[in-house]
Amino acid sequence: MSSTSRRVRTSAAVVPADGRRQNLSLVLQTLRRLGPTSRAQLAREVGVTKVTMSDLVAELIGKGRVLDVGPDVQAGPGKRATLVDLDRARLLTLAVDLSVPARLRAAVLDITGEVLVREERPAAVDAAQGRGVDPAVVVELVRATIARSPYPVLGIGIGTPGLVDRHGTVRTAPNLGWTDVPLRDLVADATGVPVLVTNDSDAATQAELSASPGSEDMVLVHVGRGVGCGIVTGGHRVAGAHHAAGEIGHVTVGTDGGEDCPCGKQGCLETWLSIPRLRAALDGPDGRDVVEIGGERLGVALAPIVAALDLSEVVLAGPEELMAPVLPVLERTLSERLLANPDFPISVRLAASPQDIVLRGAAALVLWDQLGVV
Amino acid sequence: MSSTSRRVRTSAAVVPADGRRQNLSLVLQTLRRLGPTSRAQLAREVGVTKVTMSDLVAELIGKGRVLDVGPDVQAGPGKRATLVDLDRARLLTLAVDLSVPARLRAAVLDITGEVLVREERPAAVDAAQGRGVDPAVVVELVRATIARSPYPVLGIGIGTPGLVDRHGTVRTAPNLGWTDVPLRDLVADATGVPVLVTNDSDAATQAELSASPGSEDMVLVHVGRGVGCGIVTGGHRVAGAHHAAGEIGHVTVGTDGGEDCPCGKQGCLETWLSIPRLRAALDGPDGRDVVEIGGERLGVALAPIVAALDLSEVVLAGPEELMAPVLPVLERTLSERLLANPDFPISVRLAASPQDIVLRGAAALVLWDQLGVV
DNA sequence: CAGGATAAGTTAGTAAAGTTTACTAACGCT
DNA sequence: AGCGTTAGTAAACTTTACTAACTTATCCTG
Repeated sequence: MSSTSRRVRTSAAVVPADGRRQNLSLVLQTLRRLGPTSRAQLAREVGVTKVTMSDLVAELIGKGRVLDVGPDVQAGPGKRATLVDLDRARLLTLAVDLSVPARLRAAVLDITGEVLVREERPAAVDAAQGRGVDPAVVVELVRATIARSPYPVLGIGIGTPGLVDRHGTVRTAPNLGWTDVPLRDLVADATGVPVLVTNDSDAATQAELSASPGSEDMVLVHVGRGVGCGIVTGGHRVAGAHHAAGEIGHVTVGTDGGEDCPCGKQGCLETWLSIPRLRAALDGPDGRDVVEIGGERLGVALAPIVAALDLSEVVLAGPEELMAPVLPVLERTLSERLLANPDFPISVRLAASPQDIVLRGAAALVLWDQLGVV
Repeated sequence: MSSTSRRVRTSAAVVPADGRRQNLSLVLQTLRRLGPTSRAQLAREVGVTKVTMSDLVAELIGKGRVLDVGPDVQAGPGKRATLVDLDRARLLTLAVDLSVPARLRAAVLDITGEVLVREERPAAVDAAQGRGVDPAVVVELVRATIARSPYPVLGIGIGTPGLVDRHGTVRTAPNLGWTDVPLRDLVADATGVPVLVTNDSDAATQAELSASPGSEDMVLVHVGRGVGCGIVTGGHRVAGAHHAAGEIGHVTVGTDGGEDCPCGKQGCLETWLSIPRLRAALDGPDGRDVVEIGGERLGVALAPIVAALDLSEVVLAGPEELMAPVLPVLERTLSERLLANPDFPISVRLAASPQDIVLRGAAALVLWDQLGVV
């Protein structure tokens, strides 16, 4: 997972040090889940002895990841515990959200996902003139934000629309007017900090996964200018054969035609459902119909996915005032098209906190990469 | 994966012994891939030192998994290698295929998937009279097959239609007339050998995955009395939130109605495509139409799945004479409904060797469980 | 209020797993 | 015969986590 891992995944011998690294991550994860905790308690949670845990904690304190926060106030029989906790003030990440080109956003977040510093830059895209967003604007935005961070950041996470390969290069992002922009290297060279670039829907999915760790099998649909989704099975995000999982915007939906799509086909999901379409319609007289049809088509597209992957949750992310009316339609369509199992109802809901969802997801990805913290 | 793993996945400390176990598995996997190999070569492949590899191999020889097969015939500068290999004669598994109730089948397979011993039992299902297949028939079949095995088997793998929970209990299998049959325990108690029970589509998927390890992101559609599928992302089979992944037979396909389905809905995939339907039609005058429509609807259902998961392969498994005509229709439908990426064409093909696919998959699952060999 | 019970955390020593270093054995080529 | 090369083994060391035993600190009971 770490960008510094030595070997490929499929065929990798395991040395004791690899186990150690995982155990250190487990300590951090557990601290994140429990807050200030004693070494003895951590040992029980993680499943190692007190001795080993003392050693693990000592290493983490040495690395500046964990702090001794003094004796426990709680009393009981036995010696009072000395609590340790993540060094929350210093475990900062820089997250960038490029999903709205008109408002490129960056923020410094702490380990709980709270935003400490915000920056924004407007960027005009004029596709007609072939002018895309200047990547230099992103680099400047990152620089300005990092300068205002109270402490150095662990890493930089960037959520961008479009397709991103595993080297952090944005292969194609029509909304930004980008083709083969080596964003990771650009930002890493400018800052000297580890950089992670992902699709914005993927980042949003990670945000939801971090916020509700119970969602081990879900799909998050991210409605914006287009429609994308992120899929989690068994607690892991699906990447896809070409790092292009989640690109459902241009799948034909239904067997009864549909509008022409710029992609050249007919009846693509994006012709049925998108923010511009919803927003325009809600002002007009056909609002109800557009919402009805959009939600229904989304359900038609999602039903085979939910069934094939046996997902337990469907999450809608996007502007709340537009997504809320779509939700009941989606829910109804799914229940109509799927074999109902009364023991395992499918939860259909809005994203827990849609604002800053891409920022929080990008930050979570950095934490995962750098600390192994979910 | 292993039924004997001690801890849950999300929170498990790693001790050196866990690494050792993985490394032993890696040696077996590498031997399976390369055939007879020297210790030095194995060390390079796996990524440990020659010393460690000698130790690993010694342990595997001690356990009867690996054999010393004598000096290499190949010559070159330097000392001649002494090759070791899997003890292929003794690494046997027993596989059972219950997907065709009229022909319950069992076989003993070696590590290459070759069948050494076969047994069959007919079983009548009379749903109208509420009589299902007697599980005792399966137990007897297993006993008879095991008696003919030249060596003790490592384990027993069973592929069954219907839903299987993680305790190896068949929750519901209409085709067998089963509800909550604790198949794993029944067979394990009768034989004293480790037993693994999975859905037949899952087994078929594993067979395909083992046969072509490059297929890390694929869906295998298994057409039989009903339609099921198995999905692989990142080289791992998707299990689903309730171990029910792949159940796509009763998803409504299309937005233009369809036939009534026994499940109570309309236009389920199984009403468009199934073996009985295809077979009946091929004898009549409407053959072409039924194939056309069935393949098309399958493509309609699969398109969102392929797009959302960024799959690179779609595999059709089932009776070859029925699947072959469906294939081109499926391929065309998918290409019509998906955004084509010329760099990454989607491969649509028939299963590599459809005969015995469930048997081979069940055997592969046992190998994975017992040896960590894919 | 002394003494026991209980829990947290440390110290000392051990077992397991892998590495480095150095060696022997065996082979082809000149 | 000697040189370079490769396979495999032996011994010593490092890392990691474990067990056993101890100290310290606290609560509770008689």
